[in-house]
Amino acid sequence: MAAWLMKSEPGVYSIDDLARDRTTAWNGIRNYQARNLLRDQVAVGDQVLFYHSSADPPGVAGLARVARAGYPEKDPTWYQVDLEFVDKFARLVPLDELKQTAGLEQMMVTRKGARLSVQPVTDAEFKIVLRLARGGTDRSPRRSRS
DNA sequence: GCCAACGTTGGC
DNA sequence: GCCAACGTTGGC
Repeated sequence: MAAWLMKSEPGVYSIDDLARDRTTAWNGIRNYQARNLLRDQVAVGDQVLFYHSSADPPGVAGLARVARAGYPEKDPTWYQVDLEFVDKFARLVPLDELKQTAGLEQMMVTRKGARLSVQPVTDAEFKIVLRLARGGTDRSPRRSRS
């Protein structure tokens, strides 16, 4: 099963909107490379890191799942998928932190000029992001109280 | 098919 | 709001 990172501007559609709606058609993507991924690669059940772009700070806000694979928009040049809400992270994992995390150096979103709004995410990267979402920034051992 | 002009994305 | 990094368009 594949994993993806999909971008959304929270001012337009946020993880909270997805939590409320439960499912949504993720559309409006006007880029051929992204279109091809939506049409040919993204499959039902794939996991999705829901990313807030043009936000302060930008970062991964939660988890979604692909509920329907690629199907044409009204203008059939372009494709959309349906997303189903899975989880809102207890804390947003900021882009800045992704950039500083070992193992995410190759992740597309951490690389300069990566504007693609659907990005493939490796299994290892996916797990690391989940760990960050759960564990917070402090990965040093918990100091025991005396 | 080249490439300049223009438009968009998105971090900062 | 700025602008770097792309992507697309269209004249030639």
